[in-house]
Amino acid sequence: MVSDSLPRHRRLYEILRRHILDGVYTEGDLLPSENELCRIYGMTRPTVRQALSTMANDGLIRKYQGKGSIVHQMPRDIGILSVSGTTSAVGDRNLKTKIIKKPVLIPWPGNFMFPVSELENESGCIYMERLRLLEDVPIFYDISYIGNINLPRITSRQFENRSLFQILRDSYLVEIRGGEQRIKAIPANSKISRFLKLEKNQPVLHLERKMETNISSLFIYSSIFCNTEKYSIFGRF
Amino acid sequence: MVSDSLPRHRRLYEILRRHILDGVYTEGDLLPSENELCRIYGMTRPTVRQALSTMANDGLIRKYQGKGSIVHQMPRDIGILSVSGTTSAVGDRNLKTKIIKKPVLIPWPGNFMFPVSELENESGCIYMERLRLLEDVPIFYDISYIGNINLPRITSRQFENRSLFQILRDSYLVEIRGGEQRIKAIPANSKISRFLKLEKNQPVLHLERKMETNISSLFIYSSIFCNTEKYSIFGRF
DNA sequence: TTATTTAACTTGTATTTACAAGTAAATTAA
DNA sequence: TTAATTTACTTGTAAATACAAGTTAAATAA
Repeated sequence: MVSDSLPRHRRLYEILRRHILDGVYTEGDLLPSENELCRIYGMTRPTVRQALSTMANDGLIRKYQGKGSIVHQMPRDIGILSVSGTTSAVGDRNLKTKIIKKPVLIPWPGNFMFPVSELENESGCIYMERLRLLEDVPIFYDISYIGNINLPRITSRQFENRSLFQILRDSYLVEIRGGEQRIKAIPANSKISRFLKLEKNQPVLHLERKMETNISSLFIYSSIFCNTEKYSIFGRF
Repeated sequence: MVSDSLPRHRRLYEILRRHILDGVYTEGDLLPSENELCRIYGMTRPTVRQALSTMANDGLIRKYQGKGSIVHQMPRDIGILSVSGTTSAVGDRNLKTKIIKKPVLIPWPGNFMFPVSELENESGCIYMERLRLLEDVPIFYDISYIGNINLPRITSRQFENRSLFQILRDSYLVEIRGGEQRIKAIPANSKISRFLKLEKNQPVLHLERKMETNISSLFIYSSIFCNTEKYSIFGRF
């Protein structure tokens, strides 16, 4: 019997993640050893190891045999994209979301960037366009397509300054499990250049991503255009 | 006592990976169940599960509780970069590497893209430039910097049509453990446009990556310029 | 003092056992 | 025939245990 319904290794993961995000442990710090964590949180080593393994996978820590687990830097992320500034650290307050097109239910576009299933096709998709600004500079122009699977009233929700993923998680218990993406460098067309305040034909990063969720039939698709003049997309592998 | 020195879960991983690459299991196929794999390869379920967990992380399979592990698509990879063609599947034979500058030992460049440690700075770096072609079209222009840490005779090795990572693995037992990267879209300068056979100022994908290895002081840095007109960089997350 | 060895840590690998939870097909009851 | 239930799978979670292998610092010997 678990008190929380969440598995124990997952709960430890969330606790340690929170500690790192809150600065209890900062970059370079040695995490308590596996055996210590066992004692502190009252679980066995395999359980602790599973939590740490997930953390290492997410780039939160790095494990070293014989030494321990060391906290790794946590790049700031927008949605599930990370950006690293060429100037300095990016403050939370300087991060804004502007809705270009409010979410509406439309049929899937023809010749979509990813193949869509029968079920998805039948139920249409929720379409929206957003602009993400960092220090008032437009960085991402984000076009999202969400399968219309069991998401009541989503078109009337408030999306300003809240992460789409957070709303999906809080209101619909939807969690992103992973996904795939294609990355290209393309010249900005007139629409993109207008939104991202760039000259036409300036290089823009284009990401096409398909995200899988805990609901097996629900996928979230995004077409993202990034102005990478000042900031880079940051990733771990 | 292990016969091979490689851990059992790693060996199972390599076997299954090879099977998927060789087409024994293809996309959509159900892998043998964990218990079957236990029986077949004579190991216990945690060991098998560790192998499958790594495979799921690498995007080779996807696990479904109650169903099993399903083989996922295998994008072709160059080094540790994956490309997905907009046209068709990419054949093995159509993949070539051309050396632009043979590996030489030089001091680290000033104002390097990543901070370098004292030890790295003292021992200099091995510098090389390569061009990767897919179906005779130049796709990657790759500038590599390898810390000169315990890699005897590397400057005299044959790099044509062999992966740098494979040489490091086979000859020096160096394994890439992970890393970080920054991605940008930039206009091609005259040098890049010449190598990638593009017009000047055409958008090019620029990756700056730092790779960590099993040797704690050894890092491999790459500055990669990609022509993404025909192919995209493919990634999982 | 200095170099070597030892000991006490750390994570890595592996087995064994048990039950929970999700899926799908066979069985049963309507 | 059809719908509901059961059964037999699948993976997920979790504990207890043991030893291997790598790291670091303390103890020892030169």
